[in-house]
Amino acid sequence: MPFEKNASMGFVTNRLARLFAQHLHARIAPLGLAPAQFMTLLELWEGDGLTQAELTDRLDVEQATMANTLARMKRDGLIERTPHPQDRRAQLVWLTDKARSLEQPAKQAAHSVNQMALAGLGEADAAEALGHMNTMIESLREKPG
Amino acid sequence: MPFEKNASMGFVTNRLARLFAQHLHARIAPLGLAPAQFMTLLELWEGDGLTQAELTDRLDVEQATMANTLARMKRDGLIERTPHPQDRRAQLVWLTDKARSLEQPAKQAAHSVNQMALAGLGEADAAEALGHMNTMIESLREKPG
DNA sequence: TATATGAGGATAGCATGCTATGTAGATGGA
DNA sequence: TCCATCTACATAGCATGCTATCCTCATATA
Repeated sequence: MPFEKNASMGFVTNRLARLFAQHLHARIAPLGLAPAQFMTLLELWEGDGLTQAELTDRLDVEQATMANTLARMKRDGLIERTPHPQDRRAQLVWLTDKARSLEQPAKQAAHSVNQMALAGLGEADAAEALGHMNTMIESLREKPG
Repeated sequence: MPFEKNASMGFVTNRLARLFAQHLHARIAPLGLAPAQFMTLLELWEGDGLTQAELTDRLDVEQATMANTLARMKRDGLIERTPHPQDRRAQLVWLTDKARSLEQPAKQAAHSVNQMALAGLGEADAAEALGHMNTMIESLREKPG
């Protein structure tokens, strides 16, 4: 067969993603954060008052996934939601003080995981890898499903 | 802040892994397979009669994850389990004819997803990306947790 | 041999993600 | 104005993964 799992980009990507998630989880769990919550906060720290739909677009997850993540974040006191002033279907998502206070430590945690992963690569290698991965993302985004 | 999510290796890896999983899922679902089942079959097609512990080692997932995946595979008629002849705690995992018949079409599906992802890269680029990703995997494996 | 420790598995509980649906409000015509 | 269609969210159901426990059997050691 022409299929060698250790040379399969999909297989290797899955393994690497799980390792990243495990390390990130270990470092932000003490802050009371989970990985998807952190990812969502990255967007909100840039500016809150967004709708669920806007967050869904920017983070490239499905609407249902974001709905559940936001529900857990509200439960955990990281966000509040207010009615949208022009659209009664929508709500705006706002950061709590607690969530604001976590920006620096959480970003530091994520940064250190990235540094750990990149320890064996030079800066040029890292940029190269990132570039290739973004190329693959573009290729796979073209024809969804 | 020193953190730009679009330049974060962890962020990009997560996005790429989800895209791979979505495409693979779409292509093997018609065969009655899910991604983790396919990954497990890749090992078993090389030779069955393995214990859960051996599969856990080779695929780098946690024991509980493999236990659940094997339970679903048995439910779906992909594997059978027999008592280990020397160790009453363990069981051996065997492929069913159904699972054997899926080897070629499933590998072809996975291969085509990889090809699609690599469409924008030359062979040298792909090898380079794979190499860098394996380097990162090694770095993250060193200090678990 | 008796006991402590280890190894193989199963199960519970939870977070992420996805697809598929359902509901209510918004909107653009006929 | 009325209706078809769209859009914003919520919910259900399921697969993966992980950590934490628990049980049983295997093994090494006192």
